[in-house]
Amino acid sequence: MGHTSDSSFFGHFRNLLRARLKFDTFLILRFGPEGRPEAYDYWLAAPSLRRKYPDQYLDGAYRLDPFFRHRDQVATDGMFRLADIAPDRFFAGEYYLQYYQQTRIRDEVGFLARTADGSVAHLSMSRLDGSGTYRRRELQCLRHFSPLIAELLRQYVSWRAQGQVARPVIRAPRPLEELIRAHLRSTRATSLTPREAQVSALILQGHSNLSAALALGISRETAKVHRRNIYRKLMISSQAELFALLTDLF
Amino acid sequence: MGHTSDSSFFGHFRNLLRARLKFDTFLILRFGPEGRPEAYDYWLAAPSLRRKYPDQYLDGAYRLDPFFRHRDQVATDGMFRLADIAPDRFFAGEYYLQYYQQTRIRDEVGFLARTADGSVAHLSMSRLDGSGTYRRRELQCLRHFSPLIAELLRQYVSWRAQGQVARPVIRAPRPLEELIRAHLRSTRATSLTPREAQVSALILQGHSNLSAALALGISRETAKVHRRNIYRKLMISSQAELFALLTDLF
DNA sequence: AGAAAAATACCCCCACAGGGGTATAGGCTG
DNA sequence: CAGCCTATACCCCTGTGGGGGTATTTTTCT
Repeated sequence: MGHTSDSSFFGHFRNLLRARLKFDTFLILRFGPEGRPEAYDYWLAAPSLRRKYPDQYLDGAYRLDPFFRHRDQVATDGMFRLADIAPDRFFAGEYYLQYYQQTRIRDEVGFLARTADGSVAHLSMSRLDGSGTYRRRELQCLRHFSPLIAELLRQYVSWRAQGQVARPVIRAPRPLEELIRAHLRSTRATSLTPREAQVSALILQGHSNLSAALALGISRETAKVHRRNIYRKLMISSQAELFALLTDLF
Repeated sequence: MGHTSDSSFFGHFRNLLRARLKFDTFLILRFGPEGRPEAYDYWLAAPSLRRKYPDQYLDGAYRLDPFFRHRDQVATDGMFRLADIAPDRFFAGEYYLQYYQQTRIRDEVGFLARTADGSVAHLSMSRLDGSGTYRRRELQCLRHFSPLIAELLRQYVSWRAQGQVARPVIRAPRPLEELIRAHLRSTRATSLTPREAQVSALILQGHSNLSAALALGISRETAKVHRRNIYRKLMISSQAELFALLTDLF
């Protein structure tokens, strides 16, 4: 039962961890320099998840994924719980509602490990509604083995990446704010300023005004002004509507 | 282009109105005493809408539809704009996000007309994102012909209902609050009190605490207490999560 | 250089959600 | 009868969003 793209290593790795904690999804992917992640392996307990994973995720939803966002932090490597790396208003935001609530994912733990070629390996394990959140006990155990797991993940993804054909064109990944600007320019008659696009990106990721302000090094009031100007230009009045205008991207 | 279930009358009716105002969806259905509405005819400009209409709507989403909710008001008959009959927090609620935002419906006008047999005929016309909201001019025109349109609608639906085979079993429609109670009893170990289920139903429909309180004839503070107790019992903290627990119903 | 646009920062207001507490009245049940 | 549940109502607090201003600085473009 369950959907899987099984390789020998993948199966053993999964079983290794399954002995330590229960999970309903298990996927390994690579955040390369091209933007769009590559999914190497995945295992999903519920067939219903296939609507979102991996296709919709790879087609754009990854852009707002807290783990993807976390890939270029200074200290990338290690184990992270979704709630710890998600922006403060993440769970009230549209992205969460669309990709977690609808998939019934209730809790998620992920590993990130930077590989030699500069890309980031990602292992994601999440639990659905019925399974409840991870127990303190399970997380402690996982954290204990965290360096080992990260290393295994790194090695595996590095090995898989070698097997890839060399990509002829290395396309620079367009930052999210540019995508937003471009998309709104083409679909609406409006043009956001660069700063407004940045703020939009942060809003969509689930940052509050204060959190977005901190991220940009500006005052909370200024972030509010940007947000208000964005809404006024686009003739909307909520983050949800902003998300709706940009569903093509996510 | 466009999906349609065309009958002769339906097509002419639609053309009649299309001469007066632009719309992207056009559907006629009947809110009978059985709960689940019957869709008689529908025309959808965008094929993408078929994911939600008419199937998902008829399978349960109708339960939170403001027009369906409005069917048993004292003054049913007439023309209504969504924004006028929707609860105050409707556009911030989960239902709106799932069924309007995702279908890209931006504005909706509907007619309701009670038929001789006690059921309510419903004509819905909505506009998608690209078409903008209805213009004042269009609405004025429509309102001018409103009695005529309502009468046409009533006659047509009455006629269509006669053609139905007599339903052998008349099943009483279970009120929404009972469905909620039953569903939560079976899926969670929790049992809401009858009053809490009523409040839940109102919350899901998009009522604020104050609006729900008014609907129940209690104090705003009391509604707040019920809401807090509901969230605590179910271990959630937002209307969106409540909606997620009950997606089977909608 | 000078005008326009963008970014910054602050002020005010209000509505609402969410969470904490206490208290009273009525009804049902062991 | 005593205890419990339910419903009712009020108090307190915070954070957040959304909308209205004004003003200053910086950048950009003509």
